Amino acid sequence: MGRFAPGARLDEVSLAEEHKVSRTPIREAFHRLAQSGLVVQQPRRGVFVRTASPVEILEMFEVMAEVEAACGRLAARRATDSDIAELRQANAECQKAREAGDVDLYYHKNGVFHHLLYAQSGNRFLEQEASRLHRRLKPYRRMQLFLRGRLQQSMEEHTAIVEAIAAGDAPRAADLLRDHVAVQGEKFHHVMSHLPEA
Amino acid sequence: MGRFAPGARLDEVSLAEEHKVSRTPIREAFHRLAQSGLVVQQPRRGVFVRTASPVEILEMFEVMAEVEAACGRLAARRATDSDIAELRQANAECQKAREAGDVDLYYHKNGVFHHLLYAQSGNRFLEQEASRLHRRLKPYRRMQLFLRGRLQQSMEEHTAIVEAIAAGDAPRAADLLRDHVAVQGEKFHHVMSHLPEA
DNA sequence: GTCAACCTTCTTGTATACAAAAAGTATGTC
DNA sequence: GACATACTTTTTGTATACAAGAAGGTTGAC
Repeated sequence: MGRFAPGARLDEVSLAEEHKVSRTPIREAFHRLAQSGLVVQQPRRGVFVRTASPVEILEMFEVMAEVEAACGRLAARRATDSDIAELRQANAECQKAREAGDVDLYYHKNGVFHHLLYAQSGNRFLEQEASRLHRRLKPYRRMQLFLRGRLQQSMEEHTAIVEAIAAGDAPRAADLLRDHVAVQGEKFHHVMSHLPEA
Repeated sequence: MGRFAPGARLDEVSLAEEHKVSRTPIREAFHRLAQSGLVVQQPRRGVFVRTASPVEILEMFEVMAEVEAACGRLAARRATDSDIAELRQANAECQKAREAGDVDLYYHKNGVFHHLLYAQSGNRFLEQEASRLHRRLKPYRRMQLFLRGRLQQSMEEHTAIVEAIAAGDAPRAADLLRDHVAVQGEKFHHVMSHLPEA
């Protein structure tokens, strides 16, 4: 994980030797990686670890915002009382992590909260797609948590989202979630633009 | 296309012989098919053409509705005058196909219209995801076109969508598109429930 | 007669060998 | 000296051979 620099070419034979297997399983693994978008395959050129440009990442955040909004919209209509209790519980755990100042724990509990939401959409397919996107954006979601005040802000957004779902207010849940994720994209943009040139 | 019944097992060797190639390219093709969701791979068992249950298909329609709504929302904010002209043109072609009573042509022109919309979201990633979903739902979108009055209704929905985008009314474009696709899911459900048991 | 265990066969997963294509290098010509 | 062309090398794509696992059938015991 993170062993290879973005844009680096992955050599089939050396990886095969290193893992003591033939090229075949390596190639199959490459296909799976290409599928999940971590690498790109160029015909007759080889596979390269994806250099997700900032534009692409922002686009992905934009889509994630809409997907999570969809989850919220459906969850607001379908969540049972025990679902909402679970959501409140997950949010409380986020709060505890924030109070402890533990960014790593918050990051983890935040993931739990969001996945719970995906599941509560009551749509398995949507849940899968949302999880897939979430995983791809994971590293970028993390970096913006270190911005001053972001944890507190994120928490407040969560709380408002839970209440909208509890109230069965589908459009509001959708709007809040869209904004919640869109903000993450903006924060990412902010972090990127203040980084030294690569 | 449609050569194999849902749930049928695809044999590597016979397909390899038939296409005069070795098993390797067949296996790679299977991976791609599994990726796009047309087949499922069971370890040591083989690949089976996906028997998408009605529930799964309805879930996919629900997601498609949200994804297209997202495209519409963004397109309403980003479409240029020439984009809108293109959209009107594509819609006019649908109208012509409908007037000619050519369901196949309508089906095709309808696809063009929707793909145009995906592109006009101005988000390449969203465009790809929407296209991917569109392809998976293709066969199911088609069958509901044969319902009486559906072509006319679909056309009217298209026209309203174009006007909302032209007016830059993002929420309205999103809502109209969500409904437009959701109706397709409902129609599919309708067709399914009136089919003899398999 | 039925159930269980073993064996055979069929099929996928992996390894390796070979072919084809692309990139880099060297040589020859202008 | 520079550019183009041909050759070499490197790397992917494909074929085939082999191994391992799963399914089904057969045989034996209770």
